Amino acid sequence: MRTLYHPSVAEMNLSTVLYALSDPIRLSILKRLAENGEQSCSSLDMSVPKSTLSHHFKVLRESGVINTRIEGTQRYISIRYNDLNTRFPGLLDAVLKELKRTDGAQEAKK
Amino acid sequence: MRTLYHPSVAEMNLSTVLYALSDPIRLSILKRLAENGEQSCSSLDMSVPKSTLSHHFKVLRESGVINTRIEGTQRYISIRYNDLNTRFPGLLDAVLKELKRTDGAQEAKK
DNA sequence: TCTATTGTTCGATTATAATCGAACAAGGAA
DNA sequence: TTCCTTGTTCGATTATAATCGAACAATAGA
Repeated sequence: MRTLYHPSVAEMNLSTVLYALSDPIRLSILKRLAENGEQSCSSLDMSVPKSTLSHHFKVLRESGVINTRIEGTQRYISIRYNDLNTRFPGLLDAVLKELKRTDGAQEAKK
Repeated sequence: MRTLYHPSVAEMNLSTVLYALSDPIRLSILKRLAENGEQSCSSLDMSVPKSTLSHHFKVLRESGVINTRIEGTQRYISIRYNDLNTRFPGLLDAVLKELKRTDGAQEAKK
C-alpha cells in the first residue's frame, strides 16, 4: 500500500482506458472529479460500500485515468487531464462533454 | 434474425459504447472498417471462430457502433460515423486516431 | 430439389469482473 | 499507547461476458 501503481503515459492502453470508463459508477466518479476538481475519496459518498469504491478507484488509477495522492490518512484523487490528452487526444473531452449533458450512466444497467 | 436491432442515435448510451470499444478484438474489427470501409463479415478473417466473431458484431451493432446491412446471404458492416459523431462528438475520432497509430489492442490481454 | 455458402443462435464452459463484509494498515489525536 | 478515521486488501459470492462447437436459418446456384 506504500506506493500506488500509476501507469506512465506510454504505458496507457486504449482498450484498458475504455474499459475503465465503461462502468456507470466509474463514470459518476469521473463526473464528480470533472465538476469539483481533486477530491478526497471520502468526500464522494456514492451510496456504495467503501470496499467497492476502493475497487473502482483502483481500476481508474491503474488504467491511467486518475491520479491518487496520499496525504496523511487521506487519498486525494484527480483526473490526469494532461496525460490523457497527450496519450489519447480528444478522448477525455468527448467523454466529459457527454457526462456534462447527463450523467453518462443513466439506464446503462437494465 | 429477420431484422437486426440497431439503436437510434438518441438511444445510444455512453457506457455501453465505451464498453463495446473496450475489447481488443472489437477494436481490431473497427480498425479494419476504418481502413477499408464497409466489409462483408466473411472478408475480415480474424483467426477467430465465426460464432465468436458473430458475437462481437452483435455487441458492436447493439451499442450503435456499427451498422449491418443484409444483402443475400451476406452481411455488410460499416462504422456509423455520422451517428456516432452526432451523439458523442469527437469520441470516434479519438479512438480511430489511436487505432491508426497501433492496433489499440497490443498487449491489452496479459 | 439438393447442396454450398454465409452467418446467427443455442448451450455449455470458462474467464473475468462487480460486490461487499471483515480484517488489516497507517496516520493523527487524545 | 489507545482510539478513531480513512482507505486498502482479502476472500467468498454472484454476475456478466468471452469462447466455440454444433445445430439451425436464409439465400443462391446447380
